[in-house]
Amino acid sequence: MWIRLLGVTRAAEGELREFLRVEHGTTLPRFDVMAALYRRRDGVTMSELSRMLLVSNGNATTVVDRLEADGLVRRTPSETDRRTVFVALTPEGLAQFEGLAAGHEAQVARMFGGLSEADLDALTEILKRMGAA
Amino acid sequence: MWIRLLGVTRAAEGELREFLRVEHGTTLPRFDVMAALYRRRDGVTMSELSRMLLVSNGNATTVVDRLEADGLVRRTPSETDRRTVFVALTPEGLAQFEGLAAGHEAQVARMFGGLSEADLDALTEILKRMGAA
DNA sequence: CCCGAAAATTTCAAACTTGAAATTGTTTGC
DNA sequence: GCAAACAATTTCAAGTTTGAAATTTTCGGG
Repeated sequence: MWIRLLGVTRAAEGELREFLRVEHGTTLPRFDVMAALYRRRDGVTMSELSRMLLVSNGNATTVVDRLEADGLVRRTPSETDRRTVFVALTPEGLAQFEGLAAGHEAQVARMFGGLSEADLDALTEILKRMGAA
Repeated sequence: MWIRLLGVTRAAEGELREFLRVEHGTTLPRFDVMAALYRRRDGVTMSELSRMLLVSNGNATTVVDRLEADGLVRRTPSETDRRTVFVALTPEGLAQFEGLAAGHEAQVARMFGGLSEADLDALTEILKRMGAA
C-alpha cells in the first residue's frame, strides 16, 4: 500500500522531470522553487521556502543560487531584519514559469484523468486524514 | 490535490529518513535497496533493482557499491551471461534489515492508522487507476 | 546596557541522483 | 562467420539533497 503510493508519486515525478528536461531544459527542483514563488508572488523568505517545499535550508540556498545566477529569481534583503532575505520571481522567471505551467497542468490532468469526482473527494479526505496522523 | 499527495509522501519519507538516521545510522536509499533485496531473497540483477526502485542504473550502482563495501550486500556474476550480476543480501545485511523493518512497519502503521478498512480499499482502487493512466 | 539564547541564512562535506557515454558481452540477420 | 544492433553494467560530470557547523543578527532578562 505504502509501496504503491510511493510508486505512483515517483513515477509521476519521473514523467514531470523528463518533460521539464526534454521540453524546457530545466529540472524538477528548479520548477518546484519557481512554483512556490509563483504562488506567493510578493516574495517569501528562505525559511518559508524550504518549509513549503519540505527540503532543507541548505538545499533551498543552492537552488535559489542557481536560479538567481540565471536571472529567474531575485533576492531582496529585508529592511526590518537584516538576517532575512526575500526571494521572488523576476519578470523573466515569471514568463518562463508560465510557459512551463501549462504543460505541467496537462500532465497532472492526465494523471487524474481516470478518476471521478467522487474519487477525488475520497482521495482528498484520505490524504487529509493521513496528513493529520 | 497533486500538491497534497506529494506533501504527504514527502513528509512520510522525511520521517522515515530521520528514523533511519537517528535510530540506525543509515539512510533511505540504502533502506530501499535492502528492502528490495529482502523481497527477492535469492537475488536480482542490477537492472531489475533499478526498475524496482524507479531509479537510474548509475544510482543503483553507487548505492550497491557502498552497501557492498559495508558487507551488507554481495555481488555474484551470472554463470550464463557474463554481462549480468546478481545482487543479494549477505547474512549481515539480512540481520540488519530485519532490525530496521519492525520500526519502519510501525511508522507505516501509524501513518495509515486513521484510516478505515473502506478507506484503504478506496485508496488502493484509486492508486491502481492512477498508475494505469 | 549586555550577555546568552534563539533565529535566519549560508557554508560545507558526504551522500544521492540523473542522464549520457563508455565498456563489455550477446544476439541476430545476412 | 561476422558485423551491426541490442543489452547489462559501470563511469562520469553536473546537479541535488541532507544535516551539521559557522555566521550574522535579533531579542529578552538581568
